[in-house]
Amino acid sequence: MLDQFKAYLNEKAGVSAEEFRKLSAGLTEATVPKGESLLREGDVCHHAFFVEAGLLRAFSRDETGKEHLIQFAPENWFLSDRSSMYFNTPSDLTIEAIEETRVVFLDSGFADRASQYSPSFRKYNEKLLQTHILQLQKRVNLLLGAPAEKRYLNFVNLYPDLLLRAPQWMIASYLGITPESLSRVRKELAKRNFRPL
Amino acid sequence: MLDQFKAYLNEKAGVSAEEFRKLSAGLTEATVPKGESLLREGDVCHHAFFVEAGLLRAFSRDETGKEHLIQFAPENWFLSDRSSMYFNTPSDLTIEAIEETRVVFLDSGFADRASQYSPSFRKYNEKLLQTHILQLQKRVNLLLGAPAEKRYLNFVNLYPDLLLRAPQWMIASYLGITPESLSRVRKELAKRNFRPL
DNA sequence: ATCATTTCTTATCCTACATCAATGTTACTG
DNA sequence: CAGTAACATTGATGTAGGATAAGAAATGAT
Repeated sequence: MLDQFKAYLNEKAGVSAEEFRKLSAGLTEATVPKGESLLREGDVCHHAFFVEAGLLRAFSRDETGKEHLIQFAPENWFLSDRSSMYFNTPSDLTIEAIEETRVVFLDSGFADRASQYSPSFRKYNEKLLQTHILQLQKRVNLLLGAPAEKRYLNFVNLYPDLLLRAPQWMIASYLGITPESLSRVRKELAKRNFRPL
Repeated sequence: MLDQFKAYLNEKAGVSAEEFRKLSAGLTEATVPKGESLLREGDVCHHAFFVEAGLLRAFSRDETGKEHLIQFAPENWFLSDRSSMYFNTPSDLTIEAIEETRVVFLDSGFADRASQYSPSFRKYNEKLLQTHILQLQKRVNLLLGAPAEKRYLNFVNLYPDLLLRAPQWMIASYLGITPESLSRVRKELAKRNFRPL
């Protein structure tokens, strides 16, 4: 129960067993079957999710109904709609399990509470936030101008493991291209001696 | 001296005159002539800038040398490379004055110091951060899939005033299209009875 | 004013990627 | 192990937007 979360916070944030005992009070955990949603478009996001095992995705849908994959979250990642949580507004994201996934539910007050109990957590949480911004910034940069192939290569570097676990149409959606285009990019890369794996 | 900044913090963040006196200690102000840089690609970003009057832009350059406009900052906006500041790493952004601009320099420690002196500031600063993330998220969403025209319309809504002040090639760069394309989009919109202004 | 430079538009052609449609794969499932 | 459903590849064709080039208009320096 919460073992993975505890180990992660200890290793990454330096949260001691004692600190963890306090800050984890009241946290719940659940296993979400493949395909199930943790957050639905239009609902206010009341929790951040920590992935202990499995894989989540967050996506939005545009007017034409097309899905845009905003983020993947494999083991040891946090996922939520920060804006919806913070501003208490309906989310335009859906969060869904790509594989059966074990998650820890972190309610809105969690980060603040935990920050009080544990300075290490406070620091780490701050770092997560800054990293989040950094990632978004980089993504904007790529989307502004980089061609499909470059975006794909960047993705491969960033999430090598996801290549095998996420279906290609989702990866395509993350990159902002069609599955067909992704298939062609991959073919092209293969021809020019490129070995992922 | 710092009048604009003071008024802004009072109105938006509810920072009292007394609080402002304390938190503004040591802040400096400068007027940057049109075309001058406040931060150069490769340098570590040591300040956030508050724009009292004028207009700044932040942009990156890709391998091919093409500029990508990351953000505009007109009056009463903050601009900086958060990641470079936080992680103390060389920035890949350049920050430059589009018009002659009066800015307040906020050093790395400022936000934390000011947060201690003023709880209102602390709250407001947190809100700015969350808003920043929200904006980035929205931008990613647009860039993933929305065609040039829609991006432009979105821009017009978001920054109506900038339409007149920023040259079109910069706006094009912000949208991730060429100035020629932007020109086409505008022509098309004009034909279909669209009146900005 | 005048000339130069920068910005904006327009026109032509071209390329990357989308769309559509068919065919191949896997992988469940009864 | 057939039968279907989900996913991936392939091919043919369309199109938004890029590249290039040239002129118009604005801006600015002398």
